Amino acid sequence: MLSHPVPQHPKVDGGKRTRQSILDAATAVFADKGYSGANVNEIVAQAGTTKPMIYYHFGSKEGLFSAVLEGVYAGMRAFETALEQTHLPSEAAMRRLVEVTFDYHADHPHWIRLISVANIHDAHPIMGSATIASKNAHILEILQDLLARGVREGAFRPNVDALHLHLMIASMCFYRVSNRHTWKVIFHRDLAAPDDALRQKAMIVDAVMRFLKPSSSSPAADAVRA
Amino acid sequence: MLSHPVPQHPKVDGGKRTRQSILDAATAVFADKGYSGANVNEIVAQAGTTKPMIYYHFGSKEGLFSAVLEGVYAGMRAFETALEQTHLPSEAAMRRLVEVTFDYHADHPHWIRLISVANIHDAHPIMGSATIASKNAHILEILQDLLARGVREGAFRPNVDALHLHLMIASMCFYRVSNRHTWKVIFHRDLAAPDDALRQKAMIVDAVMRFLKPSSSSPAADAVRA
Amino acid sequence: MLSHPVPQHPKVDGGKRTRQSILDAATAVFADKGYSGANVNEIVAQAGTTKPMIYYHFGSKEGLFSAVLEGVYAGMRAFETALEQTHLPSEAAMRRLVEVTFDYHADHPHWIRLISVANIHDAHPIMGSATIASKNAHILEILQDLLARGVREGAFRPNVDALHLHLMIASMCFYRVSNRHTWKVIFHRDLAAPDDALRQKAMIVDAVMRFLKPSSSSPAADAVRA
Amino acid sequence: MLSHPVPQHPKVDGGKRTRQSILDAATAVFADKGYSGANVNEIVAQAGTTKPMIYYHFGSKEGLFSAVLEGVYAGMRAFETALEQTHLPSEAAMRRLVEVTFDYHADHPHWIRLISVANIHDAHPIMGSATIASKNAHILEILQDLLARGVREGAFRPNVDALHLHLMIASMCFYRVSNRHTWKVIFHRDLAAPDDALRQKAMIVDAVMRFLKPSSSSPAADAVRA
DNA sequence: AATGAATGAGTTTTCATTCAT
DNA sequence: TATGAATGAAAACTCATTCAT
Repeated sequence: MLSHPVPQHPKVDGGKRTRQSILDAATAVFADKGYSGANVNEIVAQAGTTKPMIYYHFGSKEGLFSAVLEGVYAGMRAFETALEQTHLPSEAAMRRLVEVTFDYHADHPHWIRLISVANIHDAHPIMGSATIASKNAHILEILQDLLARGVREGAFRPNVDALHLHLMIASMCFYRVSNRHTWKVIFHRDLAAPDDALRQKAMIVDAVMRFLKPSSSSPAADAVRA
Repeated sequence: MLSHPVPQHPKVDGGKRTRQSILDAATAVFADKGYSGANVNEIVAQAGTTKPMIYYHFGSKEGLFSAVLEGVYAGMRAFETALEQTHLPSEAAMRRLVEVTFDYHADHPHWIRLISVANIHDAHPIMGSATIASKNAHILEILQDLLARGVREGAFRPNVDALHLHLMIASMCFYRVSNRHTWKVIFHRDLAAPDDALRQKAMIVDAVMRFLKPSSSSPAADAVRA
Repeated sequence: MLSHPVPQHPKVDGGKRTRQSILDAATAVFADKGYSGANVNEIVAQAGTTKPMIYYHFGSKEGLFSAVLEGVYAGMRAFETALEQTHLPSEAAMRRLVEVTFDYHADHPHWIRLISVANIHDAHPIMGSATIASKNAHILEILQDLLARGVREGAFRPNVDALHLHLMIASMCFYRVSNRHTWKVIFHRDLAAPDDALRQKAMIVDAVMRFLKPSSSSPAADAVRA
Repeated sequence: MLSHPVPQHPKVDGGKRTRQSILDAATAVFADKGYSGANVNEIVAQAGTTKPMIYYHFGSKEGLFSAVLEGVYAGMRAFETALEQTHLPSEAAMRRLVEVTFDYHADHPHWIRLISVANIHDAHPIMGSATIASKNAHILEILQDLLARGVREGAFRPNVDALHLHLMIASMCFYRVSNRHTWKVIFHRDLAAPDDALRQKAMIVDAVMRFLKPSSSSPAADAVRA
């Protein structure tokens, strides 16, 4: 299923290939079955190695899950860094930011499931990892800067909380992927269907832009802030 | 822990009390530990009964989970039915609908987790249940009616997809609860903190109202629909 | 599967219909799954009644199995009584006896399996039943009489042990049914195939008649007896 | 109870000792209690190992039973190979073959019970094993050769089906062991009693030899073949 | 004579983890 | 680094049996 190269010289890379193949397999299995549902045997089978390797490299099942999550958030960091688009006007930049965020979520259902799994377990297994907790709030700075620039350019209204804006964007991009299965059962409509997904993306961009647009008629939101 | 009356005459009610106590305990445990993480022993201990009763009443662990989810969705149906507020003007009615939806999600974290769990398992365990798949789309009719009325009253713009509107509302109300734990780790801010929650609610209502408001300057969304 | 009449007035026959339907179902299930493999639930489901009825009528699973076996041996007694054919010449009578025995076994695979089951469990469950142990050796008297008559008529040689003759006949009639499944796997030939079965029957009759025929050249068997 | 050497260096043989000890214990327990009646706990206790080892080495209880049966049939193959006695005249060779077959069955009641158990379960658990289904029909070739030789030597009549001859021999050798317990209950005579067993052996040899002897007066059997 | 619900002990099976090599 | 085999605890599930009605 996963396509990593067959280890021809297994002992020549200091075990890094083994480590990575475990990580890949674990990402797939944890995403598929949840934390408790994931089975160490299945992971090593898919990784083409043996159980003790997990304990050698990650200490425990929980350590492995933690490492998997770290990979997810490392990917997020990388992605978010690429969000900075200072060369575009603020409105276009924001539009672009939402679209890219949408695509990123749509393209990484595995990671979304892993984050859901972490939340179901109260995120306990990640807490151990200092790496994740640190510098992962970069997106907030980006939004703050972009909001400020937009206000200066007269494109956005002031007093919008960057965290709330992120919450709004992330909610809509995440939920449509994370809750896809129950929606299909209940509403008989697949949120991932390509044409509908396009319309959702437009809707989300539209909602965000309308939310940010300065308006004389609706100072309510500003009042909330104060 | 759970507060149902102590069964003084255990066999006098046709087994319904046992069944219900299992259901209550299972709701709590599945929400707390996920599907695989939930332990049948813990459930029966909490329910004050014995393991075979689970299999007698629900057939299997999966059957029990399915019954638990049915309870969740039955609660949702009940809640959504109460959303109809035809006596209010459409704008006030929508505002109220969003607020009530927000509160409902905030007040039922257990149910939100159960739905997350179902999604992690591809919603397979629910598919068996015809009860859930049917008549759970009532919210769409309500939104459709309200949207139509709003358009007639000149309060909303036309051509808004009820399903997309529901997606927008549900996303924001759900995500802030479902992903609360990872957010706390990453952003060091508790989305459930009462004062912040209030501001989120206002933000969400605001976002929805702005999204629906008719505007001559932004007919883009309508174009998407066509 | 079993076709007993639907009980229209369940409580009008002193429970005999229930008792019999349990017996029928148990015969089928014990034959199919063995003693331990048979499941009380399956039996009552097939019998269209409820578990306590087994305990009311038969005391225990073992008591039920014992009753089932009693039925088997009662059937055998009835069958063997019909074997007496004093009106035929001894040779024709013996030929007929073997043929009828063959057919009886071929037609009652259930009973053969039940007897196998009893043997696997060292026949313990039957021992309790005095009914079976008694008067079931009737076949030996019949064979003894027929052998004696044959010797008088010059058709059979003397000094043949009736029990050994019965062993010979029963072995061949029983084994081909009891071991049919392993034979099919090993020899790729179905002993129950109608045309082959006919040839087996002729072979068995032939073997028995040759065994009994007086012969000057082979007094070996007589010597063994002495 | 079982006598295999105490494992002094348990992990030094690649797990083969554990595997074999499980196999030995399982052979005994399955023979004693049947398939469903056999208890995995008892097997591992007798084998001096732990439950997971069964699943590690054999996959399941059924896989273990299948392996046990394979052992039985492997033993049979070995035994049957030793049946070829080309140095003896055909008559003496046949006599010897029957006697050895008789002794083999008498000496291995465990294996006979296991085969009975397999038949009660429709031989399903063996079907998976290609090993058993193949090359186990060696006995038929031996009988065919011996029959042909006997015909050439004028000792046997022609047109005897080797499979039917095997059926005859196997029936009598098997049944007296497999059905010993019910016979004891019904006829109050132990077929395994040494002196009676000797007389049974002579009887069976006699019956087979008489069945095979050429005879002008009884061409009936030949006709059946045609 | 019959039932639905309940029980307690036991069943097979699985799991994460570790040992010896 | 890597492996096959082993372990102990616990998992889900089953069973024959009985209670209250």
